[in-house]
Amino acid sequence: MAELVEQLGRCACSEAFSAGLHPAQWSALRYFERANRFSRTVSAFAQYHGTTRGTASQTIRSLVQKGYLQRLPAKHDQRSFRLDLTEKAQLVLASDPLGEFVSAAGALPVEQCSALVLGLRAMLDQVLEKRARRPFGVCTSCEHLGAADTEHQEDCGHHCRLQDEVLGAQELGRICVDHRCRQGH
Amino acid sequence: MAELVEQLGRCACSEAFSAGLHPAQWSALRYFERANRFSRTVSAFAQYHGTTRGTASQTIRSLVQKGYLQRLPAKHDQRSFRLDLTEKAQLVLASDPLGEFVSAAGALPVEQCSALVLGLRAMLDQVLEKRARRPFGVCTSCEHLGAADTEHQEDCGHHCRLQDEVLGAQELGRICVDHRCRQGH
DNA sequence: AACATTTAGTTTCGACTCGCTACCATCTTC
DNA sequence: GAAGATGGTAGCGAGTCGAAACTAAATGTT
Repeated sequence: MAELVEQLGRCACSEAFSAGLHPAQWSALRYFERANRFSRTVSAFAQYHGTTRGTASQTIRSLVQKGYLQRLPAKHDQRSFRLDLTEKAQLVLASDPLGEFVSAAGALPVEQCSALVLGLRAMLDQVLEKRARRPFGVCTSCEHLGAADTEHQEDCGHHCRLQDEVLGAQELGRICVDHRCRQGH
Repeated sequence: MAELVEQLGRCACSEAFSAGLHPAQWSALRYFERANRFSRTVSAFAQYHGTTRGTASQTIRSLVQKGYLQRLPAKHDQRSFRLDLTEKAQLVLASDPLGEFVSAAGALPVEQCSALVLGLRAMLDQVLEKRARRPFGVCTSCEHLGAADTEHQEDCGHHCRLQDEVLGAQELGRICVDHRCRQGH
């Protein structure tokens, strides 16, 4: 069991040296691909990645220098930046070496695959809890999500009470630092 | 799916900074704990770890300096060394942070746990194959393993035809660089 | 026996990661 | 408006990574 996780983890990391990118850099690109606009910051990534802001800052700096991330000043905070993927990053993510794992899992019988996903999820949750970290969730299951104010007649229909901003339909599936589980999961 | 492996892999690596040891160093200690005496060498570890002999050499050097590994001259090859764990290493391995994963998996329902192990194994095998690497197996399933020569009346009862040496009972479960799968798995 | 090739291991290089500490600048809170 | 929290950066030392160049010993070939 331990060896399996160890080996698998190492594999996931070692192939991550391809394309001139390092494991932490791949990890960051994947994060910024999946995070919503409120969570595409240095601090949020550091939290997700379980590292310090200092380390995260360096990782992101090199990605900006290489042209994979774009820094935009944040709306309401002069200290902060929002980091967006560039087209170059989208391209390189399309050939993510981690895809091998997905296709390997896909080759399994359907029921075995879903058992695998369940088991992984459960194991990850346990370990994260032990380290006082939580997995970032998506807006759909967040207690901050409310129906849009009907007076404004918003057609997209969703709204984050924490940020007090309207969310597009494609944003609901993105992960967020501020995610809080809604009652009843 | 991809996120799960990614997160899990990162967790396994990041906690590996405890006890003043780095991820690659933990990885090495775990390897030398599980490898048989023919496989406790720099080259074998490099192969297992999927890295170069140069890198492996550095990792091992620092472990020797810190007193976790012991260098013994190899029997039949003047170029080679055998690396054995010291007591200090045994102690630190007893509190391996990867144990968290094992206990997390143990907390799952039995059938879900075995499904997880099967799934992981299958996924790992697929990925290793894609990278032209193979998982090291143990003597029990190796085609080099033969019953001991009855003329010598060996009581331990097992013998490696490749090394032409007798194996103790506790050695049969150790992993080996030279492992070759016997027919019929 | 002499030469060539392979193998085991080391060293050095440059780019990078990691956690850490110290450090600004800019919000919040009182 | 002062005190504290928060977002981000800079520098340090140890370590990893692959790659390349190198020694020395073992093995193969003529």
